[in-house]
Amino acid sequence: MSDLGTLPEGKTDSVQQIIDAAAQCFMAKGPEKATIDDVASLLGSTKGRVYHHFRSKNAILIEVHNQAMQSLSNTINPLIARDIPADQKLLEMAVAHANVIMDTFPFQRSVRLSVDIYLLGSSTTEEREIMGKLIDARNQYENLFRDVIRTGIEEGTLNVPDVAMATRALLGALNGLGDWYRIRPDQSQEEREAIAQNLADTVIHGIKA
Amino acid sequence: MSDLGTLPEGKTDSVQQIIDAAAQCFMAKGPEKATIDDVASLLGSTKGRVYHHFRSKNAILIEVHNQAMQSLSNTINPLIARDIPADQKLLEMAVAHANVIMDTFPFQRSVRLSVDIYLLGSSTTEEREIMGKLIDARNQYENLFRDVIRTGIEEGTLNVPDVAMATRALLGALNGLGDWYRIRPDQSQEEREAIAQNLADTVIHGIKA
DNA sequence: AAGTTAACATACTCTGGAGAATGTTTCCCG
DNA sequence: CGGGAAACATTCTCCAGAGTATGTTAACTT
Repeated sequence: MSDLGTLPEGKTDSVQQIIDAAAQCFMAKGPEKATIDDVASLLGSTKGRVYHHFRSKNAILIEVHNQAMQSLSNTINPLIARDIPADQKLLEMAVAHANVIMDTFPFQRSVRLSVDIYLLGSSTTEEREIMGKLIDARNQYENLFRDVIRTGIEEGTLNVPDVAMATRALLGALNGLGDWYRIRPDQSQEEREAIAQNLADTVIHGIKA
Repeated sequence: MSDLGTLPEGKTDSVQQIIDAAAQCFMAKGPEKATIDDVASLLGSTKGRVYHHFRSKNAILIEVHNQAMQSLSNTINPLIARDIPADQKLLEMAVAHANVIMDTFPFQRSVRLSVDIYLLGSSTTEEREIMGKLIDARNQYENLFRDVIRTGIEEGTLNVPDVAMATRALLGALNGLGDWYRIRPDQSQEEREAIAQNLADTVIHGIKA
């Protein structure tokens, strides 16, 4: 995220730094064990800076969620519009999805480590509402895949016993990346591409000979 | 777990109650937000009872991990021995795996919510070692699937570009259950069976027509 | 029936970490 | 060049929640 020329949503440079650092910490320790001091000291500064820009720890986590979701949507949406066979489109979407997960790994993993739970407990009502929107967004996102699968079945290019289940299976396999993938700075873009391709291929073509 | 006639590992009834309750709480709030008092009050008792049987919160979480792992192994191991084609065996293993996840849901979800992270931070050295064994056990378990896939490729009944990736894809799709599945007490065994079957089928046969 | 111990409940301590209050510096704008 | 006001740093408060220390009860043993 930090290597983007343009900052999302008019966020100043310093704020985005905080968000990036937070994502790193959330990834490393999990959102609850990660401390605001952790985030600050990773930035070489102190709490003061963080709390000057965010009302609470949850507020940061929400922003991390938000940007994680944005990254996925921004990548997938352009692919949806294209007018190609559904099986081909689904494959491209799957590959793209996997690539985004690896590219924005700290964000995606932070989300994965906090899904639902973290924010339901404490957090203000407003935060709860925002969280609701994020969950909606995630569902919408999943629906993009679901719709393509449905289209593919109508076209005859795809075939599954249950559309909803197939969507879950596909995204489950891809999101599993968040569990076992580990960032290696030396890793080339080609290697990542290969991972994404293999993963997507396997789910779409199956394991059977 | 609690409906088993025989208790695992000679654990007394009261202790197993604590473990079950803890799994429930860990599932609901996540292992860090879940409080020992939560566990106790779910049991209608107090901290005293819990700390009489466990040295720490981590100790309980480890035990939950342990039993989650045991449930899976106990179910899969018998299937490994059978002398049938690998594609068929893999399907059965996948279905069984999915069923165990649903049957022991609080345990599996607790594990999923704490993988790696929770115990790396604090926890004593001894606990860290035990955790290491559990991670080994999980890897061993994954290897069971990997081996069957490899066998299937030799046999010619299975075919994937990358065995390791296929294993990840399969288990990722199945473990995704831990994210989206929700317990419904009224749900029949047949419904669960259908979910397990559909999920396993989709990954093994693929989405493509 | 007195002593011992397991199985808890009650009451306490103590610390990490969130968030607030307050100080300090830098920058910007008239 | 003076006077805000961001953008932080420093310092302080405060409490939830883990773990402990100490009662209390019941059951078991000899």
